[in-house]
Amino acid sequence: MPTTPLTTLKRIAEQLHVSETTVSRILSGQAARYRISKKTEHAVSQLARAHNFVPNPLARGLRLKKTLSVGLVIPDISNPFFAGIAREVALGARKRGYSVILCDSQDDTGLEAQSIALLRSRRVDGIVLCPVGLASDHLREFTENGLPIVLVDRCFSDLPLPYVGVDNLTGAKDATRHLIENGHRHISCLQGLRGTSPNESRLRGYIEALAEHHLPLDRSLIVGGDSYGEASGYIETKFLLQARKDVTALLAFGNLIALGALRALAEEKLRIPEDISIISFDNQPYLAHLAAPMTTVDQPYAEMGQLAVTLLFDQVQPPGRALKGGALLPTNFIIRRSVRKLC
Amino acid sequence: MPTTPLTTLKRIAEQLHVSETTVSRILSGQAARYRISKKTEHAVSQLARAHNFVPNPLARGLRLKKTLSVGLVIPDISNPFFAGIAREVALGARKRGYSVILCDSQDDTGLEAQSIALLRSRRVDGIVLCPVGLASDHLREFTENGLPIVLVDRCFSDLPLPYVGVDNLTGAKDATRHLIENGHRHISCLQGLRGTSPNESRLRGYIEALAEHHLPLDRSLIVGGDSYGEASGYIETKFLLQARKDVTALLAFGNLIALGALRALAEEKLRIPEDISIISFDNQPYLAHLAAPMTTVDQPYAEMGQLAVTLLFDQVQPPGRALKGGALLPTNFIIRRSVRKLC
DNA sequence: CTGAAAGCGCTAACAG
DNA sequence: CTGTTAGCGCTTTCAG
Repeated sequence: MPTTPLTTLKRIAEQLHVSETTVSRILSGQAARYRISKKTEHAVSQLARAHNFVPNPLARGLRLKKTLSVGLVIPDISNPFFAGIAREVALGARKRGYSVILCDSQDDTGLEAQSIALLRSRRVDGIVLCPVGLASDHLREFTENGLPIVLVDRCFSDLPLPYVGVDNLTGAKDATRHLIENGHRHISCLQGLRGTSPNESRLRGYIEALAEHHLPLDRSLIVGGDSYGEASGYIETKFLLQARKDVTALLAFGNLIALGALRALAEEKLRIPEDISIISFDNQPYLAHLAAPMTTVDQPYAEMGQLAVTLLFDQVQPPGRALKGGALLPTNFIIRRSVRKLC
Repeated sequence: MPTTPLTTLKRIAEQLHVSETTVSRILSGQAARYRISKKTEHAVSQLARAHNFVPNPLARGLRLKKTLSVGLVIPDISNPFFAGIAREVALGARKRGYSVILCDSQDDTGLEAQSIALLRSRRVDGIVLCPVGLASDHLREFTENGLPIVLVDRCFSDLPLPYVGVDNLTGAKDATRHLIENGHRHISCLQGLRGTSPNESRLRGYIEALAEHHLPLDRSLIVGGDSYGEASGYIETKFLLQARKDVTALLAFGNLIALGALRALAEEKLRIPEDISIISFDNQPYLAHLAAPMTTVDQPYAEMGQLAVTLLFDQVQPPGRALKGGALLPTNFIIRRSVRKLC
């Protein structure tokens, strides 16, 4: 691919002594519709190819009010869960001839709103949003006709936007049940970001599992809630271990939180599962190779990402009728060896 | 942030009975230079704010030939190493008011070339490229004046482009030396993608360390070379174990390769470090918590990403003189417990 | 079968 | 202190 210095329609038209219009028509596949002579058509497409012509997307976007680009807003691209989703969005978009503009919101609603405003001003044709999940006012606009959007991972009960997520409630219930059935009675939740839908659903799953088994709900075992990050898992575990010597099991609400918990447990010289059991939400490859291969609630993030692009493009370029709604995928409970049988 | 339906300069100008030019001047901070009356200025900026006006980047880009956007090309965003770099690039770009267009090249030179052509056609102001590293012909254009670019992780000896990477040779040498000093004589390299600069430098480091200790170089211990992926680490380890029962240590040329090796070793019921030792290039948080906390060569990927954006914007918006060149950051050898002392 | 003209929204040169 | 004009590159009437 030699470096051709980006030609324009006009230049091609001039060289061939035809009008820009004609060139435009040919190059956008409208030759037949306008019954352009084979001769002109051939000459034009040949020259275009020779010059490696690509229509200027800025000019095109300005005129068409379509940019062939979509936005992708992610709370933290370095979290492998989101990176996995991002990958699928990137591939799916390219497959359809779209570019993706990436925004990292750093789990900050302000930055998220700013990102969306930016994407809107850039005239993207749609947005895949993994929202921070704490506020949704800035998303109101999307409910109406407006800009196509798909929410991933976190959603809002009062906002009927297409959404792709997993069945967090069942996932957490499976995990908690497993712990209870193995004899655990003092199970602590290492929460993610309090107020976000996955966190609340997981919490509900946990609570329901306890209720099912007629176990008391001890609020002081529900800790954390500031973030899904590694630091949060670490700190909360440290405090928890100090305050509650009776805890026998942890349920981490995210892979980074589990990692933080691991670090804290190592510092305290606690062995898994002999001294304490742990289950993590969101499987990652390495979890199978830990000192104690970790039992986890697997989230199918590749499918989540793929489904998200599909739903988005169903709105962007409706094939027939756009299927709104979205989907709640099942989680997959993977039992490894991080839980000790107590009874 | 209420949904204002995206105004234009013209509309503001009409409402205030002034020219578009005046509005443009005021809104681009040139009021003083053109000595625009406080009254007009105030009225305009007020109305603009009320309408939440943002200049249309497409129109702006078309006119100015600047888009306030940069491209980011990554071989695999789901590899935590690259995700870490991507994060810093995204943050650094936003900080400077730039958007980033993300392309995943899937470790395919063809897709990489395509991505670059796309970015060029989209008139990005610069590119951060983590090249596949096998071919560089499509990068020739960047050597001249052209589009600002920074290479990250992999580079080309015959292409003098600004580059940010680590000292792979020393890193691999440290690791190999460590193995040798612990009595290992049959050390296998699980290569990454053969022909890419990090792979070749690491290989050289390995070879030099052997030479230093007057150990013979056994080519059949150098396996893999198809990819930096998990699958490659798995397959190659499987084959290796079959062919060479005398191997006592592995040097994995990437975090995903190490993960694959781990999977293979687990299947073969080999314990680390009792049965086999392993060191991985590219530290990741979880490596500290494996059954055998893994000794690794740490790459400062956050700094790499930050440095890359810095170098890029030094070219995009030169502060004084753009410092070309780039940087080779040192690696950090972290000794954990995946290597057994044999002597 | 082809083209001229207008306009998407913005800015810069040239004029006052 | 302000405005007119032209044009970035493209598509789309409207008019042959």
